[in-house]
Amino acid sequence: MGLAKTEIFTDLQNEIALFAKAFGHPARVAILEYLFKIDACICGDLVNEIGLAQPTISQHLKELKNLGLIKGTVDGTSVCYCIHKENWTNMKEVMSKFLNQDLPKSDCC
Amino acid sequence: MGLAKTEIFTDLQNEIALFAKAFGHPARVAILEYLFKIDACICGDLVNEIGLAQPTISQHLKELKNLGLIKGTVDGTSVCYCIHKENWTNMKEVMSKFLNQDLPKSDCC
DNA sequence: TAAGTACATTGCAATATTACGATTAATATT
DNA sequence: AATATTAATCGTAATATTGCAATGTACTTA
Repeated sequence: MGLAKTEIFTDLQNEIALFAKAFGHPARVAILEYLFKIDACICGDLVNEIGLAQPTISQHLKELKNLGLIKGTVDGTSVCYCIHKENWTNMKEVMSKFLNQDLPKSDCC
Repeated sequence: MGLAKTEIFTDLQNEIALFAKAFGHPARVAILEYLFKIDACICGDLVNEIGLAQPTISQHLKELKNLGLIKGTVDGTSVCYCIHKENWTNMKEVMSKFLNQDLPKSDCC
């Protein structure tokens, strides 16, 4: 059905899944890494940096923006993008808790 | 096209995306959380625990197993699943590096 | 050996995702 | 105003994902 039955999971489980999905495509990983590397706003550039067509990049940016992980401000004809620090920190908190759960001591399998 | 152009990204970017995709569905998040919570192997049970049909769970388990995040050993008619500790730790390393990149100091946007 | 149990696989329908050409919208420049 | 630039949106094709009924497989027990 291609449609996740979100209603049977907890809010936290759904939240983790949503964040993870944002990282579930290498283009979005690349975009985010570039924003980190540049250590500033990016106005334009991303289409040249990543090797995908402009509408494709725009779509990926939209997803990241909708999730709140980046923000974009208009600057003339171009748009400047950067990491949304506060939201990124919150996301990191959620994901880290999930990733850092205590491994079972027993070596059953 | 529904098909990521993996060839234009680095191995690491693709690896991050693959791991993230595994967590990109709440059912798989729930399965993993349960395996952590139980702190032991799970033989059966998962279909009752998560509210999805048996083939659906089986499919999600397969994906997690293919990625190496869990392992399953046959035990009579049932199969015992548990976290693959070593691989989980490796995955955590990769994901943590991505999540913990230094936030830009400048507040440009 | 027959029936039961537990899980995997197959096949399929519904929906989502990815990618991009074409177009549009908004601002800049001449 | 006319043109250029930049990025968003629309439309569409190709592929992927999710979910489950039906079926298959392997082991257990009566």
